[in-house]
Amino acid sequence: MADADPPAPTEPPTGDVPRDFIRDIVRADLESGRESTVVTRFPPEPNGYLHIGHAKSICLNFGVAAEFGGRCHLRFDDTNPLKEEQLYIDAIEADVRWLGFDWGDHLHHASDHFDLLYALAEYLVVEGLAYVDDQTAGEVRAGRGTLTEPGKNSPYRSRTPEENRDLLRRMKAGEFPEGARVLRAKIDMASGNLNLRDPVLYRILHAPHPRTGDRWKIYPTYDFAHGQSDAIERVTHSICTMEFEDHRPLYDWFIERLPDREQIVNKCDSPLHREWLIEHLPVLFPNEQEIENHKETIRILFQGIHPESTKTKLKYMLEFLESRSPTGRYRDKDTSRPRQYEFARLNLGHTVLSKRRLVRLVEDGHVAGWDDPRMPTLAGLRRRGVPPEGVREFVRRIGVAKADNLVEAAQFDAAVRDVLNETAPRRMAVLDPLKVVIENWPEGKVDWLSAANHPADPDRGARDIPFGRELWIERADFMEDPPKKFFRLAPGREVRLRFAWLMTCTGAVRGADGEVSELRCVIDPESRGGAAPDGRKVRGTIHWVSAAHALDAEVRLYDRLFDAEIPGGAGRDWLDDLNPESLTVVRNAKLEPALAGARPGETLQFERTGYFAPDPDGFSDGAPARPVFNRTVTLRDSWARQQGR
RNA sequence: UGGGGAAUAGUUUAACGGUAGAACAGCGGACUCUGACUCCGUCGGUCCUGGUUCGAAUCCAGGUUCCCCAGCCA
Repeated sequence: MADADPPAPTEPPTGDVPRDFIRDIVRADLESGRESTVVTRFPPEPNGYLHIGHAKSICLNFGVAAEFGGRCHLRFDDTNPLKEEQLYIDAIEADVRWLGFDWGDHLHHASDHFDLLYALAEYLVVEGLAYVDDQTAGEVRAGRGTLTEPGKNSPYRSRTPEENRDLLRRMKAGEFPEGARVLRAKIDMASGNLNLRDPVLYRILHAPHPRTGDRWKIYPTYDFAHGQSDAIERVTHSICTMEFEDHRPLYDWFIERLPDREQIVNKCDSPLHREWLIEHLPVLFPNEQEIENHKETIRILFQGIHPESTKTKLKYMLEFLESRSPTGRYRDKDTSRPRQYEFARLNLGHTVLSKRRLVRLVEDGHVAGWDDPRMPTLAGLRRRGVPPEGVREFVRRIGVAKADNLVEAAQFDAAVRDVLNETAPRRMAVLDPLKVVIENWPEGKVDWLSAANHPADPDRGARDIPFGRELWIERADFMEDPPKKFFRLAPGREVRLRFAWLMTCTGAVRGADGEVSELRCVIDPESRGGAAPDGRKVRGTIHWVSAAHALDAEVRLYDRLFDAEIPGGAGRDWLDDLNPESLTVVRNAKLEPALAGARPGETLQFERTGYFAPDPDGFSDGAPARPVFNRTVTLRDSWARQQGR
């Protein structure tokens, strides 16, 4: 992947604060006092690259936190080592930063909580709320029933807490092969909600984890880890997409069973609970140095204590631990608990956003990689020249709701254009060059003209551009036999050369192939700068590049990746909807000299053509080679639209 | 035939019992040293049927359509 280092983070979102049902909920919670602060999290699984759909979630989670003075965590949901890689962790962090968000000290991983998660799993076992199931995956599936028929209880469902604890510990120790056993929550095999039919909490996976290595032989599932991680991190509003809506009862089920301090103290007369607590002290007390320092205290507290004094001592111990272990402490009954809210994920026209399909595009070589500028990945958009502000603006415009949606690609283009129109410096470049010879301009004479970098903002300065006898203009800006309303160049017609002179075409020279190969023109010497000396109106203004000074460049013109708004719609194969013309490479574009200084990370406007960004391919080891530019998005073109009708 | 969710202009959304509004797209025009930008105008909407109410997109009842769920994925 030819990726340049992403540019520095940009400013956090500004402008109008959006209004939507999520923000309404947060506002109400803050106003009612149910929450004193808002804590959200963006929880990607590091098994792929972030795309525009994730951007919606990122902007929502970080945006809400920022708007209400709270914080947002970046948490990797790394509970499945079979799919996850460090490579993705790094890329995701870079992409979130690029988008303009900062998680501060709150970079978390579900795997950071593995010890506590396991302790909580044992707690559920001790409570008789979870059991080890010896059934095969197929038997579990068969026992779950169907959408319309209830499931059947597992034959292992009524094992004793002692037996379950023993088996769970042996699972953890790696005594059993993968798939031999799972830990399941004991809920309701007849529930209409399939997620409540004794969901799996832990499965055996003898796979190394990017962060915990080979320390674990069992890994928690999403359903168990996610809500618990939210609780451990003190998340208040856990915002996710609609497909998790029927996981919410499960999310709540676990959280309601998280032991609080009072429950622990009240249960410590039970040998199993006391053992559980002692067993997991190191987890409650994660700093090993601290444990070492207080070894004697811990030993005395839990050695041969008289039953009557147990509660007092435990309470003391828990308070002590809590003061030292902000992430490992248990929830207090009266404090807030995380709640899950769901919004509709983004669907965008003329592209695909499913992980499965994006992988297919890359692996089958339909695109050049995850950062191919046609990809909807953040890496792809970045390489195409889309600024992070453009992505944020798009997300702001589409809003947040619960109804299924399909956003038109034009909506995205418009947001990007609006941002770039404000920010992009203007330059001139000719994509399809046609030679012009100015007959009344002396050979070898060069004049330098001042050209504003931004038409609406003089503060952004100007650069000088060279003018000579031979120029390149856009082939489409000349027609020998122009239609009505065509006010560009034609024999005998006058146009304005942007920032330069008024020029009249005196004739066209044909090449051997019969095509126009060169234009002969004259300029009005009194019109330097572009103003007509007699005030005559010249309707057409065209861009140009001095042939003697032009930089040769490759320009890659990108179009939508799929012809169909919904790839694979109406029963078609989605790959059949790929747009064969999604990339057009122009190899002989002519650039004005100032473009030699362009570097990846900035996006410029080629006047009258579109927005373009230097591609890393135009550089070798950071040094400019032959320039390569990617077209980010075209300018609106009402002339072309009119002609197309 | 189980459970959950959603229906407002072409698209995405707002309206929280009191004038259905915005953005994008479309169309027409003005302006213009980018046929860009900007500005002005314009087209166009509450899934259906009842009910409650002085008044319903909003509340109630019934219906219709679409989406999600049967991973030891997230």
